[in-house]
Amino acid sequence: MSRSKSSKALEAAERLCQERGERLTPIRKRVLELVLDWDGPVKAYDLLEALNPDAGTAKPPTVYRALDFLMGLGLVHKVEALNAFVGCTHAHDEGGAELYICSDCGTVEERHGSAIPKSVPDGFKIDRSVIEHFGHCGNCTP
Amino acid sequence: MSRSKSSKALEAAERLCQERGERLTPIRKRVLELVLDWDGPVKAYDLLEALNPDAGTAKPPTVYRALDFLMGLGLVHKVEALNAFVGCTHAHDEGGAELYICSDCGTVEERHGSAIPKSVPDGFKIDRSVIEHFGHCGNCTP
DNA sequence: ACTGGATACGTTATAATGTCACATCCAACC
DNA sequence: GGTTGGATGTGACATTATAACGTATCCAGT
Repeated sequence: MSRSKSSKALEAAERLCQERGERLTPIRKRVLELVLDWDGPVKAYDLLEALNPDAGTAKPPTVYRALDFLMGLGLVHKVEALNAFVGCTHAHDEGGAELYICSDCGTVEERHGSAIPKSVPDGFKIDRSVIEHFGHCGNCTP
Repeated sequence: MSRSKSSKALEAAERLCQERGERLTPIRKRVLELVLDWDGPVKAYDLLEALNPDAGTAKPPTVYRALDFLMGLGLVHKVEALNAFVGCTHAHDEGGAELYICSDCGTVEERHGSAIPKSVPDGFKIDRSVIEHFGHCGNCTP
């Protein structure tokens, strides 16, 4: 039988946490798994529901804390324009990703360090960039 | 006495509406004025307060409708990562702006069409891009 | 001037998203 | 065993945004 598409990324996450002395607790692992397996960007409250299949006890802080942790490790990115989250299979270190989000099928492609801005204002020092492209992927515009 | 720093942009907005057959109603004009004169990105509910100095009657839909209208004309941009809005003094047509937001003083610089992504996924057609750079402007990193 | 349609606005309620503060648990370490 | 620090549970609340529906206003055509 086929394994979950998140399993390899989960192993990478385990290793990353080991390196950093962080703990990939059951909740964090479960949230990462859900985000990775989700079809497209996932809302925090949808994760919350998914964590509570049967009158579970997870509350908003539960999921937001897990997401914060995972974002800190670069394992999850927030799509700011959607208030949603996507899993990252690269386990890259930092620097923020550039996202290509298909408005039809919801799939998200990720690129890194590709778009260096041409005309930064004089003296401006960039800490963090949010770059999100919305449109239609190759499959949806044949 | 000095005029509001928004006055020239307001005139431009009037002209733009004329061209398009749109109506820059008092509410829309007032919201635009507030956004333009605001010190940095402004939250919708702060605008709402500003519209209601004395037990006024404006409600959330009032300000969100005005903002939607102004964004449609490219006179206002939303800072997605902040859930806030900035005025645009360029009165450009479309295409989305690239924003440089100083985390210290809150000022926002705007550029257009500068960062063409290098590595668009194969077949991906971009409709809209959100590009927001956070950091420190020249005045705040001397 | 009258009227009809479209647009903008008022109003109420509620949905959706996110955070605070404090209690409790639990594992690691001494 | 006690202590400590991080992780989680829990309830309340804050913030951001929209739905739904009625009313007012503008303007074109008559």
